Amino acid sequence: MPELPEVEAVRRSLAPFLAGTRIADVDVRRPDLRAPFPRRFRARLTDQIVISLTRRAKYLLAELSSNETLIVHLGMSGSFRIDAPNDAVDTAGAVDRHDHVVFRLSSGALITFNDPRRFGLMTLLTPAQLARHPVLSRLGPEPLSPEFDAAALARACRGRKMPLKLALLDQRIVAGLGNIYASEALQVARLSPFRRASTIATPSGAPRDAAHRLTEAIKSVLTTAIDRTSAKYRSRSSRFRVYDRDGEKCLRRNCGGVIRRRTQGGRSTFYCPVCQR
DNA sequence: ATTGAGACCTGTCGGC
DNA sequence: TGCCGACAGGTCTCAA
Repeated sequence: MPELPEVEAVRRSLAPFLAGTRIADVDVRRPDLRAPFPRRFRARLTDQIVISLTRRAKYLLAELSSNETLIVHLGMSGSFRIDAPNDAVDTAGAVDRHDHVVFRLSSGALITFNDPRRFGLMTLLTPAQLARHPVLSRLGPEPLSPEFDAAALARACRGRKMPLKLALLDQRIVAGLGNIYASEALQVARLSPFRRASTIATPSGAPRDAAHRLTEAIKSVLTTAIDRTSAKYRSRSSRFRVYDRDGEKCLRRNCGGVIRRRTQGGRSTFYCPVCQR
């Protein structure tokens, strides 16, 4: 499920339990998620100290004392559950059908990875593998970093014929947006999801006004979502301006449009046909 | 090189 | 109640 804000919320909830803590043991309850676990997965994790837990795009990165990095992607349905050391013994570590990996920490805490759809990913990379990783090394800028600005976005969209919304979902252009916040950012920026990505840049790749609006919209939508998102990112209720609001009135003042839903790249796009051009 | 379609896997929801 | 199709917040691969 998670996009950048939800992954960031997961990171913040896990970091206090993981940072500086030793992994006493790992229970790997199946051979794979989206991809097989790496060889000697359990052995390479056991007795490692977690130096830090960071996030890049929608990936969590746990730096280990061995110098390897544990990479975790939550896919569509991945989540972590924390059983603190003082939790009741009879509930701590209770196993659900979709509990795939259980980390037992030296503190006594249990961190359980649950993922019904198994689109998630867990792997271990050496520093060299991390630097040359075909996906991670090609990720676009973090949308909340200073490097992500209108110039960078326009440059990345220059000459792109794909619809703007699909460009926002391309993690090489900007890293961490998913289907919800791509739609949301386009609404805030008053831009149509269907216009070609190239139209936010001049032919030479300089930012047009649309690129400025879109960059600011992406930053504000994500920042707001992070502030609001807790470890439970389940509720899809009325926090959105267009997402899942098919048929409802556009929230923009004096717009009067009705939110519509259309399929792009096999996924639902929500937008206001009146104010998004 | 870029773009779109289909695949991966399970759960849930609405309609009949 | 049961069955069936549509859909779900993400990537990856393949082929045009």
